[in-house]
Amino acid sequence: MRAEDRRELILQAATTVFGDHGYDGTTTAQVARAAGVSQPYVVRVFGTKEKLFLAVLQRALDHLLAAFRAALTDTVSGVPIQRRIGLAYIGLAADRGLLLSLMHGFVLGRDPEIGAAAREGFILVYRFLRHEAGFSPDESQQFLAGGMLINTMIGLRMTDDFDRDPDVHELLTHAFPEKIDIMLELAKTERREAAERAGTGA
Amino acid sequence: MRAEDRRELILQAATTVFGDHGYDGTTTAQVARAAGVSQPYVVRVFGTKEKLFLAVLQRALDHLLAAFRAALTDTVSGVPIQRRIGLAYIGLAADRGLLLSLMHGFVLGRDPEIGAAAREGFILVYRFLRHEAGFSPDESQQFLAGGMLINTMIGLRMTDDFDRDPDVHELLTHAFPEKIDIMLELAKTERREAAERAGTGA
DNA sequence: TCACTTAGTTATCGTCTGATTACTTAATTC
DNA sequence: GAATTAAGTAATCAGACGATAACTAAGTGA
Repeated sequence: MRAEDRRELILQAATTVFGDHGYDGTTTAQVARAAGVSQPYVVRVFGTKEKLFLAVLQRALDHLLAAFRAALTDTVSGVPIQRRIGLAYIGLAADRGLLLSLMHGFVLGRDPEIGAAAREGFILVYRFLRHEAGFSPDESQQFLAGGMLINTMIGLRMTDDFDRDPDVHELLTHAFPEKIDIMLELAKTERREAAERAGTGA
Repeated sequence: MRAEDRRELILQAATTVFGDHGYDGTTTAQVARAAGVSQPYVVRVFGTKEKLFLAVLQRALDHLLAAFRAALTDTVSGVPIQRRIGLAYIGLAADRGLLLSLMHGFVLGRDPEIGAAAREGFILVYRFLRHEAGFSPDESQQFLAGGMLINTMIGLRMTDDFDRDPDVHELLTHAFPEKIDIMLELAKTERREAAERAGTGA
């Protein structure tokens, strides 16, 4: 396989593993296993574990902004821009670990390298909302706040309690703008995959 | 010193260290150094590093709910309850690492022990808002969303760029309800303390 | 004062982890 | 078809980390 394709494969695997366990909680061996390559190869392709995580963050940000710009350009639908971008954001959850890897980066702002990258990435998103999407400061703030709540809900695996706890049910239906069914479906397949992995002794 | 007092001292130190580096990024030796005790003693008092982190989360949640209930009881001021609790939340930022340790717990929802504790803690806060503070579902959702954005801003050390970037300036003034001056002051003293620690070679 | 508890420390160990080195195998080029 | 490059793997290492064990010093009560 071409090195470039293998690199993207490793990045995808790393995104889900980092999303689950965070930067420090993830080992390069876990990423390698998820990507189907040897541990030294992961290190060799990206240099260091830190550079691998920075590449994951960059990829996540690229995907995020691409999805937002696509939602901005897609003027055919009569849906207002705020909702279109909101739906685009939730659509990113289909790429498992993407939003959570970003979140892990956000809470490591103290780190010299990771913190700087995460900060710049966040500011870039804000600039998009304000200067490309035409959001007001208040709209931008509310959009980002809702996004952070969604990330937290995903991180907490709140969807697992959707049917078990009426308060969770209520909170989730208010947190996810009309896309709660998609989130529940994603969570279900994810749980099934996890069960399969556990079953095969991985 | 009494073991109970020493335990609280270690918990405070652990809160700031976990807040800075997360669960996996923190070593028991770092916590011990910050608390002024030996590394094995930290382990002996709490059993394991995981139990120490769970104790940090529990303490953070206790402080948070206590602050909220105090804001609820304090009916003398003519300030509406939403704002009172909002200000109480920002006041928690004075306890360095408290909100960030919670945030680190939130994004580790996959972990069997930590995830369960973080999930239950979050639900407890939602229940308080809905059934004690009398918030509507929408008010609760918006409050939590704003809280998660604030946590993210703190995690990203966004306040460092307050004077350097007009977009950051705008974002922060909209994210922090009128308490931005306090946040900037906290960030400044924190940077000074960090510089002192670096200066003494710690 | 002697036995006992409380509050710690020093020394050490086994395991895990990121990284390095050296080797292999399959294309591709000349 | 020999030489070179690309795409990997197996073996291994040095450092760090959580945890354990063994020891010590300072109260404290009978």
